Amino acid sequence: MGKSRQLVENKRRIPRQARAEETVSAILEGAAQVLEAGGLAAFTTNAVAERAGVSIGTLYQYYSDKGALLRALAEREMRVAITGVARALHDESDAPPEERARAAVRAIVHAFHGRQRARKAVVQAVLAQGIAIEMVAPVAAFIAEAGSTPRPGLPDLSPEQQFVVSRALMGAIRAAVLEEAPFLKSRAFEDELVRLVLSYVRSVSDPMTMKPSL
Amino acid sequence: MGKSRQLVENKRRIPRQARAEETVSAILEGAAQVLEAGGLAAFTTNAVAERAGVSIGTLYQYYSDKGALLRALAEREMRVAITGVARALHDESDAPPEERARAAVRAIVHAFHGRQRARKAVVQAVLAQGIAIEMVAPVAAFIAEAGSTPRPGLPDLSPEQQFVVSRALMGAIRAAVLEEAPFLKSRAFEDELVRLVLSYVRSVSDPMTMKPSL
Amino acid sequence: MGKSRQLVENKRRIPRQARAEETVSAILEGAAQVLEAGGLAAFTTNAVAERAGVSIGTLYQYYSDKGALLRALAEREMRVAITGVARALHDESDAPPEERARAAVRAIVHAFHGRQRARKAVVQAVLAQGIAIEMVAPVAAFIAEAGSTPRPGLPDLSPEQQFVVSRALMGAIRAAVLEEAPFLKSRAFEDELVRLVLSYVRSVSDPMTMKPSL
Amino acid sequence: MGKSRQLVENKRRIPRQARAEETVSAILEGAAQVLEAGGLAAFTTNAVAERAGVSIGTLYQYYSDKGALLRALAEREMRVAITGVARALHDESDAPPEERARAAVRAIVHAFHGRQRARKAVVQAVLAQGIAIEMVAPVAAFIAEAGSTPRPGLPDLSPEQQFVVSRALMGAIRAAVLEEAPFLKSRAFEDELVRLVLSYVRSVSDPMTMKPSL
DNA sequence: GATGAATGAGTGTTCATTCAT
DNA sequence: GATGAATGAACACTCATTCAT
Repeated sequence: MGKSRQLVENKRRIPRQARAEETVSAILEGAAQVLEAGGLAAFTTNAVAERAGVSIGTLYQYYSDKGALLRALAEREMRVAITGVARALHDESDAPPEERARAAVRAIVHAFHGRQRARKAVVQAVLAQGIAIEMVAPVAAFIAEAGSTPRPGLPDLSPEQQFVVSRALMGAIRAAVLEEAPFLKSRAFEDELVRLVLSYVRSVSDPMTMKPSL
Repeated sequence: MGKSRQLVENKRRIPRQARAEETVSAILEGAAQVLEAGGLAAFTTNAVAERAGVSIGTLYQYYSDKGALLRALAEREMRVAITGVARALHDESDAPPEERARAAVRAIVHAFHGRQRARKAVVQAVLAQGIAIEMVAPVAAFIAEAGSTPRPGLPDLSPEQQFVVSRALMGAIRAAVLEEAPFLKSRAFEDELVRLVLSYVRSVSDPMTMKPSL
Repeated sequence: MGKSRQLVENKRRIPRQARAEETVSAILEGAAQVLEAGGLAAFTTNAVAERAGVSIGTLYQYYSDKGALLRALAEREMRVAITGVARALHDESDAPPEERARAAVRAIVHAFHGRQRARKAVVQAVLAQGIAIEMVAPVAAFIAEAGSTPRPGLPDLSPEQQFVVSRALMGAIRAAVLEEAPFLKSRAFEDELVRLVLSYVRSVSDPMTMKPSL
Repeated sequence: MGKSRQLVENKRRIPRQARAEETVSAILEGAAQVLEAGGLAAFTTNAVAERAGVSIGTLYQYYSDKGALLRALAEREMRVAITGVARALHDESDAPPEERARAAVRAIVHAFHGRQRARKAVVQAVLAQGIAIEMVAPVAAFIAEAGSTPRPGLPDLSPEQQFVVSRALMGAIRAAVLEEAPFLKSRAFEDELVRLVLSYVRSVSDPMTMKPSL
């Protein structure tokens, strides 16, 4: 696997000197901080540059425009989230479905802790552009995987079914984050999310629970 | 109940004359058209005024600022959606749960047809501000109602549970709209949405399906 | 003839109120002054707005961009020049060729006095864009007319010939302006310009002066 | 005569090594290419450096600023043009005036072929600064020389007269280049240019053709 | 000598909002 | 009530130039 595969093209210059590497980090970190502090409205290229302790010119040496910077940030956040879920799933690879589902749910919810505003803004911003789909896809795919990998007791899901579970789960979490629900990290909420996924998946594998017409 | 109860304060002047009523309509319609045509980026107060065939001054006579206009538009869209769902639910008031769920799902999906861009923009814009919660709440409540109203065969849902079903359902639909999923209006998709809601609700009423630990 | 026929499209809004008329004048005058004072390098939209005593926003209400403003200015200058030449020619309509040529030459040279820098900058700027041709055309045509209108003792000129006289004459004057030649307004210079035009035109009508091979 | 006498000061460092010589060439060539490809608007020091395959730092090692680079380029182009005219004149040194005039005219027109955009841009740019005069002077002088060198059948020309012929000729050619006249390289156009010069010069030597008052 | 990362003043342009008519 | 001219803070982005390596 390549050193830093990019999901979407957004860099303008690939840093060759060590100094540049740090600069890029600083810019990204600055972007996250600005977003966290003031939301999307405060996210101006000048503000990011200042927060990053870099000149505005430097920022533009690495990101062709504001959108590219936002996309890069989104990518970074996504990668973190995906990695977290992947690890959780891997750690529970031998556990029963309930455990695995719970682990995944927990990882996702966890990924949306700290820096909520930045995360929120990134999500909004990313949706505001056309990138949503490509960006969200890998995460969604990952989430759906739990149900799609044919395993004992878990059925294959049709595209529509994968879409529905993954988006439903994400939608519930997303709403909890955006609406700043107090129970976001509660056990009760986690339970319900797990229930959502499991009851759905089981309903697919056990036709008895649904009327034929459905 | 007042004729036009407002969910959020956004009007500046309550129109008393017929002409004023038309003006407000024109502005709102202009706003929707601008949004539909050019997305959030094209949504400027000047553009809306022009599209509405009204002077910018007049627009500001009715809406204190851009946000108020957006909120008013969101409210209008919401009202339409809610009304549709209510009607559907009412028409099927004596039908079995499956039928009712399907009717509601269909009404919601239907509400997101036509003017997708405007709807998308409204959603984004509304989220971009702080209004999300108050605005989304009534719709969510309405949706959840199907499961919350104690009926034979359907249990009471806890706040977390109401939250999860309603947001999950909305999340799946929302994603289908935003990602422009081809199956948005397909029967298969509708089936899965119904399954999502019913399987969840049944799982709550039938503790057998879930492990005690969950 | 319309009230203010435009050679090139550059206005954004047609002023309806009296106030607006003045504003447009002020902007154009400000533009000329900035150009005169600091040349093309100083010609920034902000500088023009300030000099015109108008906000930058107002400037953009009338000119879609910097180029449009420059074009409008060029047009105004051109119109003045053309009018001057036309008047001169008209006043001498019954005079012999020498007199008419001299009158035209004098009018053109005169048109390039005062505000030389502004004029210089306008010329440069206009050439820097693609507009040169359409803009210069009417003036050139006008100049060439003296030689093209069949009159007793003056021949018809071919397109190439019209091009050559008009551009040669303009070229000499232009150079005198740009190089800030001290003799720009001298009688001697005027004499030579007249000689240039007349000797050329006569050479065309009197084949004897040129070898057949030429 | 020194190997590379400069018309205007623009170099920062005189290259002594072969490699440096190449570097300077590359930069100049890069500059011409950028100008040709994108006009003056694309002419940025960074673009030139990149096109030349040289780092921006290196460029600044040889040219103190953007203007110096432009001047150097203008100088190079001029030298080429002058050399061409000189050669043509030299080859026809024993020919009659008509032949010599034609040879010179042809050489000048020829010099403005290929790389028209670059040439155009150089002219504009050079004029945009103050350098016009010193730069144009040598060429103009050269052109005027044909008429100023006292020869049998050709008179001495006064400064004004030299100015007028040279600028008129250049003006016509310049206009043909800038306006992209289709007849630029036609025989007919060449004929008229020759006529322009000869008829003027003859008019000076033969007072009969002009009224005393002129 | 060469490199290229970094700089930051400066530019064009937008758009929410006001207020005199 | 309505109009639309005017405002100006704010922004995204460019590019000539420097200097540490």
